Amino acid sequence: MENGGKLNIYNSLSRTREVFEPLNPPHVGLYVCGPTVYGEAHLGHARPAVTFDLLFRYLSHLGYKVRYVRNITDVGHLESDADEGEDKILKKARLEQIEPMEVVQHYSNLYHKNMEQLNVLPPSIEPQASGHIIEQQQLVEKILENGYAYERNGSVYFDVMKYHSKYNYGKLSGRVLEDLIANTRELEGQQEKRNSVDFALWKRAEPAHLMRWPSKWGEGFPGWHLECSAMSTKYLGEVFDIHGGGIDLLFPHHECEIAQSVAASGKDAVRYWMHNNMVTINGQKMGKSLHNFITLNELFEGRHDLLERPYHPMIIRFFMLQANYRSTIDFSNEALQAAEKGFDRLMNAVETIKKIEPAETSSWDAGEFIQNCYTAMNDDLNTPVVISHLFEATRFINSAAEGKDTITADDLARLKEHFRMFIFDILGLQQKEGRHGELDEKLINTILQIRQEAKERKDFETADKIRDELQKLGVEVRDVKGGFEWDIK
RNA sequence: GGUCGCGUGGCCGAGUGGCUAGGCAGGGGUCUGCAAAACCUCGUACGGCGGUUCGAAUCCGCCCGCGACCUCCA
Repeated sequence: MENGGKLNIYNSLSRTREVFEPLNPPHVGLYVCGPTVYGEAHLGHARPAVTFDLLFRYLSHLGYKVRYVRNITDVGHLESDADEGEDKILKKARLEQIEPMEVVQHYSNLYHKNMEQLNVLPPSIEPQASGHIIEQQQLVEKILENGYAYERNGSVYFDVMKYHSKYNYGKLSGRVLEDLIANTRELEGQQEKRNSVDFALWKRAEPAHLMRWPSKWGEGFPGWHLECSAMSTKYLGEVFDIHGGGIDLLFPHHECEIAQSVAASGKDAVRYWMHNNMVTINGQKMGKSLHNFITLNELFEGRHDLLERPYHPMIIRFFMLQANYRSTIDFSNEALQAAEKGFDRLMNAVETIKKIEPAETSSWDAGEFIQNCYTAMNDDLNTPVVISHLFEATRFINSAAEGKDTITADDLARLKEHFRMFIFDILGLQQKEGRHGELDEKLINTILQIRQEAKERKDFETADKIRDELQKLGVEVRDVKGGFEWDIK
């Protein structure tokens, strides 16, 4: 019972917290909507990546065998709901005069690099939409056979009204179909559809369109909701446990995925829907179309007008984990710098814990600490509360290291193990790697040794000068009993 | 306009009927040659107005403000 009961997760479908029970324990199928690789990854991409990395890590920690599928969208998303827009990838490729797949490769590589910097584990399978055209065509055929789609001029559309007559279109997003129809704007290219709410499963390619594949309906490309349905079915089965993604995908993307799956197999594919909330900047959603986004590279390097300085990827990860994944999180220099100090404090405690000498008795309850962390994690991944318990442990660790608190050898071993486990294995944090080499270290130690000797001569003028000069270079010196410690900030 | 959500101390951010998370910043103190770090300590907040209740930041109603989705979006 050390893990504090069962994992509860908030299911967007029921709008309540539910106990998580996998379909086929100990296996868990997890599918998350990945990036569209036609631009650099920005802060917004980091949120779902970190959120579901946390889930992946925690489920694995609990002993589940997780197959985590996160797709790469490299084809098929259209520019407008009129279905007349160019394929996004294609548009960018023309702009830069290179091959579409070259754009895909370039930004996929960048994405992977950023994810590694954030210590986001690679998924078990990372399928690309362009590699699953046949599966998507088969899905279209199945929906056609079942009578929930129709063909028009080489395109195939999903018949939402027909679907809704038997099932419930809108159950995930709470949309009312009649309202949707009444509120739909009149747009070009709607003539082919029976109804404005219908969406493309397969889209005819115009002559200039480069990304195209042959099909029984003519040359074209898959509709923009189809890949997730096709690929999740292929790798996780017709019914699987968890589907995650940004809350902005809830409608229409995930609503349409539900409709596609039900129309194809008669079954609801997803048992638990999970949605992370948005990242905002100055209170407004960060987005490509709003032109207010900060890319991860800009953030890590400090290259952006809104940034006072660079922020280490671990600060970004820690900052995100200080808010619940279902809340919006607002970025500011002040907030990031506060997170950085807190993060450093936590990391220092990881070192300090090694210095604690065991005692006969414990003045602190290590078991309660561990229990509290698990309870918070099980409460819909409540990482802010987990972190608050880690800080409480930090205070104890610092105090015990100074001999003001005591802990038995047994408790100390448990504390050490779990403190590190929650920080590194579950929250996925890691020490900021020192930006200094062996030579730097030796030089600094040599200089500080000289300072130490000056101090012993009571030559405080020299000692202070050395400390001030090192401070200017970013080396923080701390005097401890009979010696010194330092860190590069 | 429709649907959904939010408004917590200087800032960030948990909590969701009684037991006043946590971090950052700030005040005071201990330690220190002085600092830094660490530790101790202080600050009693929940948009407004009503209502339910013995008791509400937490439930209900209305109002105000903000945001998301309804169009590509993480």
